[in-house]
Amino acid sequence: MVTIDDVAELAGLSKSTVSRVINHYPHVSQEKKERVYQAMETLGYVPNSSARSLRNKKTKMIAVIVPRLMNPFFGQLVESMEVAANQQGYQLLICQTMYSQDTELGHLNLLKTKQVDGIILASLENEWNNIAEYLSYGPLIMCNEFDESAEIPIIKLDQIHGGYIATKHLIRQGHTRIAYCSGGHKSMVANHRKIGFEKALAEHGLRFDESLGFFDAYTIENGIEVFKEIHKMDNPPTAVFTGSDEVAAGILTGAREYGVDIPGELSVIGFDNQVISRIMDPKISTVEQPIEQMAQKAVHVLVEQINSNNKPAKERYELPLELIIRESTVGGPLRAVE
Amino acid sequence: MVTIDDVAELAGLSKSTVSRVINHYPHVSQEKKERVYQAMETLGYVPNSSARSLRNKKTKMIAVIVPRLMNPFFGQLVESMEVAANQQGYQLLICQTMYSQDTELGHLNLLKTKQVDGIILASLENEWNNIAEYLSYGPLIMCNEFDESAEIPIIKLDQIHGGYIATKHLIRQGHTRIAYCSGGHKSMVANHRKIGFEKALAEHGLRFDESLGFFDAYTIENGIEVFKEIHKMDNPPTAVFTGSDEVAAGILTGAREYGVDIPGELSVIGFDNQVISRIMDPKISTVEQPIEQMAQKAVHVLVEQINSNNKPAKERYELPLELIIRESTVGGPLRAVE
DNA sequence: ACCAATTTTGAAAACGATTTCAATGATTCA
DNA sequence: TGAATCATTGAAATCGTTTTCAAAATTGGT
Repeated sequence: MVTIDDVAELAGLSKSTVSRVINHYPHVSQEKKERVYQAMETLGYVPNSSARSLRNKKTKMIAVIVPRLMNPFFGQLVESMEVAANQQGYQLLICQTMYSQDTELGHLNLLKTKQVDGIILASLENEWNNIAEYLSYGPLIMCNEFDESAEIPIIKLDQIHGGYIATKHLIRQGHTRIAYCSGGHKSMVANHRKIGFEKALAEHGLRFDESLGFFDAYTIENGIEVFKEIHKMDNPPTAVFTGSDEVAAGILTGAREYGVDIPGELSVIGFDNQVISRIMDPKISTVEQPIEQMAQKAVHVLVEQINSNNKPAKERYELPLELIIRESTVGGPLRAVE
Repeated sequence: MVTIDDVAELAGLSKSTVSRVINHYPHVSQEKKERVYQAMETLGYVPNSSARSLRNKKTKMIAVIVPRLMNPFFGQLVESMEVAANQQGYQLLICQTMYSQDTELGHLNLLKTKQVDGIILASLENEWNNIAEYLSYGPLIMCNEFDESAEIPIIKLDQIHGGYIATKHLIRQGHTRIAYCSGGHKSMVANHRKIGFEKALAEHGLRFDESLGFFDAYTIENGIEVFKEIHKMDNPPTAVFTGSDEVAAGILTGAREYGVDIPGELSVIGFDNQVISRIMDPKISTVEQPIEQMAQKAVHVLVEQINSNNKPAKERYELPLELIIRESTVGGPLRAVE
């Protein structure tokens, strides 16, 4: 392996000088600079990053913790983060919790062992007070998923508004009996959507029928299950609010199997504006989330935290959501209200 | 930051002994062992991994290079790789090329700078002879995408067979005029599928009509475009072979828009057995690829390479593909052959 | 031509671990 | 009991950088 000493020797200089050239220090004569570059070139020298990290106490790596990549929301989030991280000169390490608390804590150890300079939490399996202690080892920020009590930067979406506009739309179409699907009881994202959902109901003097709630729906398969449950109800809902386009797609798939027309007999709204929502038949109304923007902001904020020597910060960024009306919620049997 | 010296001091021992305890060396008395553990515990000591990497010349990190994560095939591949890597005590760094040659070369520099112990190439933007030189800095292996001339381990799928069985199935349904879609001219995966495709045709005395070839189809949008092209042909095909379920889904979407019945007027077969193939209407016939198995094997082989001190190896592993018949290719207007 | 200020350089000390080497202490065996 | 073996420990070197410190070389002003 060719080291800085080899370069120094070939160039006939000390390694201090070589190091200075590499790091673009001022006060190096043009002549020596060129001799160093020449030597590096002929030797094919590249600095060893472990040595650099050790000395600089910076690894130029960050990690992102997500539940799993197959979930297209997180796939997209991580894709955008990787690009943003590279642009800022960082490598992105990917950590999946697979919904396990222990795995999550295991990943947080990357901070302790100084394998990464900071971590983006896009998933939250453990209580915040079990995570907070890791803060003393390096910066943590939250992205998408969050816990208000955490005194760290949070980049999130306005989920309350998201739940609200989606529900409002259903109500405007004349629905009064609306089912609610979401993924995860402890997710604050899901909680906030529910708040928006109920806010919209309340504005129209409606109350949520608890028997229409489904709180463990993540996948297409779950969506199919949900449809089956709904289908056998005596007094079924006329619309269903879902927490993801996949679940919505599952409901459509279930409905097709049972010959139930959507939106004719049941309206369905998704969440995320994933490609799938555009190609299902009928096309799924949904709520668009600015994932790329959120990912970029998160990387940016984390890098800032890293460079500010982990100076405590607790900024909050909230990005807007947008309703996208397609076919799965319009032209149903109910007349539009207002 | 608490270092091994702090532990040594508190335990009243030398750091050599502490190191030996950490690394489970034999010949450390039970008593000192306990004193060390005690000290580590009270100080909350965790070894610094940059220091370790520097000394051991091993980072316990590997990288995987993919085009992009949004592509569900690669999303699934990376998901499985991350899990497998963790199980083997490695962290997975994700590198997207975004189809850029320069970006790919940039990622390969991770090996030069010793940021990773090895790299899995699941994407190949550059010619192999431009990549080969990196081999002197650490192990490289290919997974899925490949170049036969590369003298490194290759874990791939039997794409020739995949192309063959899919086409054979279409021919059995009575099709003789079959369009062919794939992503990427230089991809050997695509090439092999084409070979299988033509082999099946040849077996039935059919020849491929070059005007029915589409070679830049990756996404749903591309699929829609392909459908439009086909739709305005004077002598359109009665079936289309696609290189991915997304493209197949795009064709279905295009067909729906134009009121063309599938499989009634056009049969479509996908590739991958992604969820989307199960929920489109009609459900898409496809070829199942054992992605998880391939991912695990790849990680395994790479780790082996790393531990064998990069001893040259050029094993080839070929995993089988399986035809999955659903609705998009059966019950078409043509009578089944044989 | 001389002094002060400023560039430019190199030797040596970090960074935090692991490993070699040699020394000590304990044990075995005759 | 003495020699030989083996288990146990610590001092110091090492991995490949960056940075501090001080010395040497240059510049500028008079």
